[in-house]
Amino acid sequence: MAQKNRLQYIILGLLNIGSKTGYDLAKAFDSDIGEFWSANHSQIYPLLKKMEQDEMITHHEIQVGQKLVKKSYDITDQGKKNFHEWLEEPSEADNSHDEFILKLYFIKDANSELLEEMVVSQLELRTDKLSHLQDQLADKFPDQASQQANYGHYCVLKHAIQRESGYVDWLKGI
Amino acid sequence: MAQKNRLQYIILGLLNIGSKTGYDLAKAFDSDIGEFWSANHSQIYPLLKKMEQDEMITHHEIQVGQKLVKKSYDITDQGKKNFHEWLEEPSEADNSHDEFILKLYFIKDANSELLEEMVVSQLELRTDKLSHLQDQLADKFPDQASQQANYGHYCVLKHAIQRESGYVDWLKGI
DNA sequence: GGTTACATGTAAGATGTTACATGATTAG
DNA sequence: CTAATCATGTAACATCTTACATGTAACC
Repeated sequence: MAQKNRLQYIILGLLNIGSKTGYDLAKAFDSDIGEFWSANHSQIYPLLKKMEQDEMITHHEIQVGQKLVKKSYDITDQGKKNFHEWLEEPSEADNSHDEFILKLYFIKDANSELLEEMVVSQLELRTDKLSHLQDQLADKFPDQASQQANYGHYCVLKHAIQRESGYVDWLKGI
Repeated sequence: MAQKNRLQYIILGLLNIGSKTGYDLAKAFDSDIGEFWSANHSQIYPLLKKMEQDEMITHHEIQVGQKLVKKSYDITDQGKKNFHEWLEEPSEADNSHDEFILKLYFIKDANSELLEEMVVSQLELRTDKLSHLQDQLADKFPDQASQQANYGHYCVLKHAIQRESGYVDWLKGI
């Protein structure tokens, strides 16, 4: 199987909001999206070219000032279809590059049925994960002595539990 | 500049704890380290070869059963030096693949001076980040209407704040 | 005897980063 | 006029994933 190419879906999601230049897209990773995903312009421009070939997006040109012509990209019907298919796929509980949060970012409607489904399945995943982590903590660091003997590892496990626990609480509040 | 090659340092850190086979190292990413970093055996075996060429590690062979000979890798003095240099470098506040946590995992001593320094500098980074996120929330979602209009984005920002806030609390407890 | 875990590798391709390159426009 | 930002690309390299490939050892 090929790799996920999640960047492609982020671009589709951003263009689904509105027409954007490669520069605009790159900037999005410095602010909002940057919270949970990263990409450089050198990755974005070639991908835009490829996505246009694949007919997920098109572009129109905009004259700026005297000489500069910028390309503003637009999502096609095919692109919209691909994007929605991705949104509806289940997301793994990965810690780095959280795909669930990525999808969530693109859900506009608070009452969406898809949102409800996504949250329920993510909540199950994260609750399981939390309980496994708690088991691990009890198993590996049952007493003060073991915690002190390998303090960094202990802290990291505590962090993972705190993170998952916060994640679960946050999910419950959605 | 070349890329970070953090995996190399994780391997050094694990071998610094004790001699391990490629298989053992790969397994570490299914449990402990897997909480915040990932790697497959197909990435590990070639890297071990390269690290041995670079004299950061060596290996000795262990006879298992009748036929199987496994390679157990050991860190060299040079490897230990490289590892400690990495530990002492400042860590960025990246969300995916958290390098700070990665380093922390390898700190054994709760009273280590390095730990103290690392935590202080990370706390500063994360506190700044949290306040930027809170500014963003106030700026982008000042009222209920704006929150409902773009619910996913709102949730994601709330998540980032909750995450950073939990991170800061956790750091303070170290 | 069969299944699961141990054990080690390579190959092809996808993805991501850093550096190289260039030039226009805007705000002060 | 000058600095920051806008704007678009390529090249080289590093990293990571998936699939291919093979065989042993331990447990039931």
